[in-house]
Amino acid sequence: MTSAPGSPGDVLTLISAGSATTRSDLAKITGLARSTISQRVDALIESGLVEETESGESTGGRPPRQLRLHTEDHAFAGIDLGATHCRIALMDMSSDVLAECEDPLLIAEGPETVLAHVDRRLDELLERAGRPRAALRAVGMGVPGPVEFATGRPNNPPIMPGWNDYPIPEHFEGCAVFVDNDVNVMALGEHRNAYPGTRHLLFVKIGTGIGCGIVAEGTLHRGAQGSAGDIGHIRVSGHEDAGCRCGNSACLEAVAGGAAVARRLTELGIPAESGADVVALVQGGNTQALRLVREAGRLIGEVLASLVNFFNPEVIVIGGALSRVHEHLLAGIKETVYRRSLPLATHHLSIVPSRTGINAAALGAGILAIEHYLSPDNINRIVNA
Amino acid sequence: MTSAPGSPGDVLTLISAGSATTRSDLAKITGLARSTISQRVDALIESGLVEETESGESTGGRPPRQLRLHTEDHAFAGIDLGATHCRIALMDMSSDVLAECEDPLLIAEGPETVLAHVDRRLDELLERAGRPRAALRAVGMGVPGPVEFATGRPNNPPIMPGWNDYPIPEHFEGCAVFVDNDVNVMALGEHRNAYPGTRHLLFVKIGTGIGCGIVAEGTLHRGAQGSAGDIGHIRVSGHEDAGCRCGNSACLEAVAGGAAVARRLTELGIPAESGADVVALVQGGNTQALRLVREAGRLIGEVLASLVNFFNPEVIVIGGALSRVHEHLLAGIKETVYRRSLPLATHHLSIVPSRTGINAAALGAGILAIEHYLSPDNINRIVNA
DNA sequence: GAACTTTCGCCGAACATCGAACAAAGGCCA
DNA sequence: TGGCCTTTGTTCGATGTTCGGCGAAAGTTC
Repeated sequence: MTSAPGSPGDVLTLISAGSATTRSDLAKITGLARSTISQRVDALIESGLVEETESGESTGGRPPRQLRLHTEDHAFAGIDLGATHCRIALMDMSSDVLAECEDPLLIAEGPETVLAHVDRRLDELLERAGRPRAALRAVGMGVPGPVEFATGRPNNPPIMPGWNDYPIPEHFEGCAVFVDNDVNVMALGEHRNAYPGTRHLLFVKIGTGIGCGIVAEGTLHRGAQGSAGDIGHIRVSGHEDAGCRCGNSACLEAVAGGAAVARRLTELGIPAESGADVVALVQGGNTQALRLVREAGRLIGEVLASLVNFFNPEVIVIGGALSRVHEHLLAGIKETVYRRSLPLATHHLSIVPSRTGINAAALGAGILAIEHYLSPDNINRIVNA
Repeated sequence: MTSAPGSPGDVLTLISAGSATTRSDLAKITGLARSTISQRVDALIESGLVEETESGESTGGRPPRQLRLHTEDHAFAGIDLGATHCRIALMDMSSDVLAECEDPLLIAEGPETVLAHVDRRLDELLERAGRPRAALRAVGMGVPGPVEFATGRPNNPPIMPGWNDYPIPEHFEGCAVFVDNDVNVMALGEHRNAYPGTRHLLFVKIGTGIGCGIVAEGTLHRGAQGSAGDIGHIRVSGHEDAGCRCGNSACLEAVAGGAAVARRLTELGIPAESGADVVALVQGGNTQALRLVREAGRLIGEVLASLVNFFNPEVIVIGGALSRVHEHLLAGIKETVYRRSLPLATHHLSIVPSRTGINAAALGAGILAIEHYLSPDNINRIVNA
């Protein structure tokens, strides 16, 4: 059972979403009496969740006192663990970034080493932001592999040796921890940051591998086993010769991922090892690299065309390392999607590059944590305590 | 804002779902005081929504009075309009079928003719069930084409001439009307009837065309334009020569739909016009037909393998005309899905024939109507009136 | 048939919400 | 400058809702 409508948690949600900034607004929106709203707001202020600011503009009578989240006593961390990097964003309740950092870090070194590093950086960030460790209320984390979201344990992740079934949340004491696949948190970050009004969105990450985060009805769709969005191993036609590390052939990732494009360039006598090299070549004007990236776009577009027919999203966001040359990638993708998908599904469909960029994962992970903390049920618990 | 927890609507939901059959159960589940529950139940009985039955079994003390939906004064209709048929199920609040009928009916005759026919049949069914027209509270309808669900208007349906943008709900006065794509209501019917505990389910209808209804988090996913699940025009590899009525080539429907299989049989010198002919041939033991159906299964399986990776459902249900020979179809589908999808996604995946059968659409349409009528908000409105 | 168990209605107490009245704080205008 | 209007915010008694204890009802167990 959820809480009653108009509970402190609901009131905070309205303030947090910016739907209401004054007691009067709240009364109008919720339909509750002004006196009741005042009582709710008092409780929220008492709990340190909301604060009053200077009076606002008068509309002919007494000017209303503005309300906003009291962000000073709280902190949240969004942690983006990649195969070879670690990014952390320390955020406040309004999803504003207080401090951030980025390091090279091999996830293959295992959970103890990696999480110890995270811990040190987290302390540094808290100090830079001038907040005590106790201010840290919740932590979100994105990792490059499948996760059982309910328990925060990686589920046979192929590129995270030593992490299988490791109980990540237990490492952080005294605060709620949410671990999810990196593409899911990127999708969440992009959605909340750039397309908050959109109901159905796909975030496609094109790097060494290819993955997809799914936002349906405004919330992440993780699927039955938490493996939804694993589109890198969908078969594309006409590439039966391309073997994939998963054991099958003709996987999207094996023909259009950053590593695959690099390999094909190398075969053409243009040395490239990774997606980053490919990006550098394209930016340097190499026509072969440009051609292959566009061709990769077409192959990705073929898969996305299927998904557009199936899922009918409003927006598809293209992110990941290769999206830094998104003009060429997007050209190939759009060309194929608009040719192969049904008109009804593509009529209002936007296919766009990520606006949130390199920080989408860390931000999304932080937002995952913040949204849990600000959920009406959790707020009601805090206020009643 | 939704209603408070433990409202009459919530109480009815628990009774309706079978989660609670006595006042004591309700008190335990909701956490409300027994006296409060009694008051709620009284209000529901007063409104004619709930009734008491004979006392139940004693567990050592006073036996509880059993509660159940008072189904006698209400009726709901589920209408399944196909290209060439019309099935109607008259149902009560418990989703039990009171009366049903089935006629050949060409949807191409246009909305006035078709809806007039529906009206006549509806009156007959109501009379057979001994309920007045006023007992009809809500109507659900599935139609063979895309629909804007919010308004109940068909959206450029290819095989429903004259229906484009026709305001179907206006035809039924005095009761709520919900119009949806036929595959969506079939998915709903199958889910509620056979897999109520499942969170993510796909219902694949294989008839002349191929479509898919999507149940995500227990509710229908319709997509941004209501065109989600239109998988019939997803491209399959290796069939570039197969032209499709949509203008593209190599569409799944153009190579694995009932009409396509029939055409290929005809080319082999075995005359067949429709999916029904194909079914008859297979049931008659024709090995060519059997081979082609299995091959069609493999092609469908190729597409489903992609969707399993993307959506990660718990159950895929195969329905539609061709599923009457489901052993052969399923063999082809499973073979491909289990080969091409990721182990994590297929580990707990079931691929099964429809258990609800020919009536899935009419039942699902009725359930669509009933669930709206029994939604807590609607019940609270009724009780407070 | 006495003791026990469970259900259920009744009723006063506790609690939450409401709305009226009033105070506060500004604008508007003579 | 001062009076009046508008809007905001608080206080407080009235109202309505929910709770929990008590006793009656209706069975089982011994």
